[in-house]
Amino acid sequence: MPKDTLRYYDRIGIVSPSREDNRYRRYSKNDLIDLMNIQIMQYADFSLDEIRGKFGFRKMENIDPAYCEEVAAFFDAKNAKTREKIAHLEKVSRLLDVAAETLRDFNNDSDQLLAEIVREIYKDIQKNEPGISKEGCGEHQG
Amino acid sequence: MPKDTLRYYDRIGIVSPSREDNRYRRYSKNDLIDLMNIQIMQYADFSLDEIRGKFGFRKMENIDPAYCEEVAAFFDAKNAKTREKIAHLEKVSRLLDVAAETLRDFNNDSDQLLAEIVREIYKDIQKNEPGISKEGCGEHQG
DNA sequence: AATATCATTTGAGTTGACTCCAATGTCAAG
DNA sequence: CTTGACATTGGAGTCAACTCAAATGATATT
Repeated sequence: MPKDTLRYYDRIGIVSPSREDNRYRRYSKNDLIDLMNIQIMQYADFSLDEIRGKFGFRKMENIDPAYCEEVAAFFDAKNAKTREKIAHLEKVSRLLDVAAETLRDFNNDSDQLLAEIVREIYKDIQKNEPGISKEGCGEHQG
Repeated sequence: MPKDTLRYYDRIGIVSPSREDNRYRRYSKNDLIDLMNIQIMQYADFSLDEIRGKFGFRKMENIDPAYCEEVAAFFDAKNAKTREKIAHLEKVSRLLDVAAETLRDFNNDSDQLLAEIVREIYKDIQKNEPGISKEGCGEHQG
C-alpha cells in the first residue's frame, strides 16, 4: 500500500496511527488489521465513507449485539446491490456475446435477438434514469 | 438525457450535431441513433473514450468485414472482463452473506468460513495489486 | 560535517463524466 | 418593444480516492 495512501487515510481520519517522538507514524497491530479490513471492504465495493466507523472488528471484543445487527443489515443491503450488479453484468455479457456474433454473421437470427436484448436493456436504462425526461424533453416524442 | 450532457458530448467530439442558422444544435436521426448506442455501450461499461469512433452502426451499411471483426474482438475482450467482474462480485456476495451470518451468530463454523473467504479474497487483492510491495515494504515482515 | 535517504507538512493535480454558472444571443407572445 | 423562455459559449466546480510536488525535518552513513 503506497505511503501516500496511508497519509491520506490518516488525513481523512480513517486510520490514524500513533506517532513517535520524531512525529513519524507508527502503525500498531490494530492499525494493520484495520488496513486489511479496509482492503477487504474496498474489494467488496464499500466507499471509504461507508467504511469509516463501520468497522471496529479488530478483535472480537467489541461484541455489542445491536451494533453487530446494524452492520449485518448494512452488509445485507450491500449484498442486495451486489446481486443487482451481477444481474446487470450478466445482461451485459449476453449483449456482448450476441453483438459479437451478429457482427461476425449478419443475416442471422442473432440480429433479431440482439435487437431484443437491446430493447430490454433500454428499459433498464430508463428505469434507472428517471432523468431522461427530467430536463424538458417533453415535446420530442417523434 | 440532460442538455449539458449533450453539449458535453458535442464538445468532446462524440456526437456533434449540425447547426441551424441560429447556431442551435439540430440532432438528426443518425445522431439520435448514436446517442442510443452510447447509452447502451455505457450500460455495458464502455468509457466514452472507448466508445468514441468504435461505433458507426447507425445503419447496416458500413459493413466492412475487417472493421466488424475488429469491433467483435473488442466486444469479446470486454466480455472477458465482464465475466471477471461477475466472478469478483460473486465472491463479494458470498463474503457479505457469511459476514452477516457471522455477525448474527458467533461460535459458528461461519467464523471459520469467513476467515477462509477473506484469505482467498486477500490473495485476489494481492494478485491485482502488485503495488503492495511496490513502494518499499520490504523490511516489515513482522 | 556532509551527504543520502528517509520522514513530515500543506496544498495542488489527476481521472471521467458530467454539472453548473454567468454573460450573452435568439425567438415567440403580448 | 419588452418580457420570458429558451439557446449559446467558456470556464469552473463536483465527486472519490488517490497521487504528486515542494519545502522542510530527522536519521544513518561516510
